[in-house]
Amino acid sequence: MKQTVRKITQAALEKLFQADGIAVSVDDLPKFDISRSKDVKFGDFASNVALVSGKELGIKPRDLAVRIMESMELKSSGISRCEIAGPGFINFFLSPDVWRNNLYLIHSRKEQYGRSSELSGPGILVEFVSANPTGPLHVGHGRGAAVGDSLVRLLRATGSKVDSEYYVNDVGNQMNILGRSLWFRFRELQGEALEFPENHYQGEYMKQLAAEFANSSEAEEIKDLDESAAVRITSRYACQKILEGIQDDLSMFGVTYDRYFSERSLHESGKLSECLNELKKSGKAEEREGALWFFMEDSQDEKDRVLVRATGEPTYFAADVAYHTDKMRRGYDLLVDIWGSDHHGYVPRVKAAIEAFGYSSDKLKVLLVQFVNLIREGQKISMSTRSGEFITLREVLEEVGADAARFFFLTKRCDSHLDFDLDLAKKQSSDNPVYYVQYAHARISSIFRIAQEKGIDADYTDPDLEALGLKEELALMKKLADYPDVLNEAAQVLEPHRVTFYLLELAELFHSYYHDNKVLTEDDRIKKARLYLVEAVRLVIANGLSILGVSAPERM
RNA sequence: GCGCCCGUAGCUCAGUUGGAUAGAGCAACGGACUUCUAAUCCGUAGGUCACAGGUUCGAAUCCUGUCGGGCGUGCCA
Repeated sequence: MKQTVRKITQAALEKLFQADGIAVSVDDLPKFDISRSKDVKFGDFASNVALVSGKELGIKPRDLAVRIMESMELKSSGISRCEIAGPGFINFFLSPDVWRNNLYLIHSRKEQYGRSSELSGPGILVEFVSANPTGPLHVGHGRGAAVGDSLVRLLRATGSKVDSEYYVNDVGNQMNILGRSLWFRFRELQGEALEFPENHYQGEYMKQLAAEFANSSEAEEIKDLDESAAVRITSRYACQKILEGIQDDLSMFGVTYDRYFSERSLHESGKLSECLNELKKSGKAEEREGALWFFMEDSQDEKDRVLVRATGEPTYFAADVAYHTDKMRRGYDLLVDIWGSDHHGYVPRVKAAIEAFGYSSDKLKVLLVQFVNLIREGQKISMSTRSGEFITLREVLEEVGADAARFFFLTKRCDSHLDFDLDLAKKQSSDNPVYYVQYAHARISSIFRIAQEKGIDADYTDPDLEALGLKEELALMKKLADYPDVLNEAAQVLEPHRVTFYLLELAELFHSYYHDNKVLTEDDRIKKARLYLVEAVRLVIANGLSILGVSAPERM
């Protein structure tokens, strides 16, 4: 709908310029905005076009607004009238037919309403979580998972072709430490008295893994091996098992990936050394004091970075250069990475890397997800990964459920710190926003169920929408009409939380309406129209929840 | 020290590519269930948008500085 208003405004501006012989191209003017009016007295939509253009053209905003309004072609546009208000806003009042017609659209498109069915957009790769396979996922990863997965759903819904990927750091020193940790725990089980190294993975899960390992065929194999050979085996074993555990946790959370991308494969395929050679050849990297350095001279990063250590081992950064280059070379138009905010210092480095390979750094968008504080009984729960004292994602899911957790993570912008209150997420009351939205869906479902049980005719085909004359009904219809714009704008700025807030607002309008107005009334005409309306609400709620990855229960 | 993010009602947070009178939930207070689910609704109260300047028709939003919190600043990942 917003697009329609924009087109009409744009056309009016062009027509006006032509009539006046103004030699300014509309494209050269500052971008104007079409926004949803906050207050009904300002109409349905408002434009600041006269305000932003007036200065450029040397015309008083209000005068310009009048001229624009006069050249608008409103016939069959759905706009019933316009007004000029304040310093020069143009307010658009839409005919009620627009909202009613939109209701028909919702019913004809059903779960496709608001979505773009043709995947015409650019190819996007969203990489998220990518936690090291050295231990179970914790709550912070859960936030990244919720944001990433919902973003993928959102981008797909709005017509982009999207792949999702998890980058697995399955080589390097930490894999060695992981393998050693298992090796130590395993030998402890065999009765050896050992001092467990402090900087190794101390968590309880390593002991369980060791017990599992003891029953495996690999356990026999390593008995006669020296440490480095044994650790190679325990390392691979631990990595694989832990990764499987992570996948289980994610699937419990409703998160799946198109691909798990192994860092090891970059080493083994030779892609990593290829990249380094290219950098050397192009003069972007050079050996110095035995190490290979990446030059950051033209980039935002503050100093040069090591790619290959003096020991000959490539750094994590080298692998990431190769990984991001590989992603670009696979032909994606946009890479979205979702990282914990503690990695923010890394952004300029990776952007510099893709630029070194000839891609614009705009092709990489990094969303930084802030930390999560877990709160129980009003107290912050402290966590530390190394010591193994942390609450896992799985524990949270078992305690509060995937729906509540996902919804909660998506009620905040990702760059703000988040307090996750376990007691609140568990509460089955209005305190807990997820139920508020789900309950609206359940209530509507229940109307149809009750009708069937009581033998009430709930057929809503060919309704007379003139029967929807209440202002609450109009408000609901307008809200439903906003949905496609909400999806598109959220997708454009990569902010799935906007969908959450939209759903809360829609649910609020519905609950209030439901409370005051009976749907299954005696009056057949009204009943039919209201059934038609609430079914549209139900469709949009189910639709929006599916983008958040939250279920839409039919009864609660 | 330098860099990035954040600071909005008692609490948790929206609103930030400049727009009209800064919003919601919770908590507080007062009301509504013989009704399609009260996991709901209605009302009251609550603000120096951290602070100080600047930019302009207009600033929570942009710029500069200050204060406070988080994170980063490795030949760690």
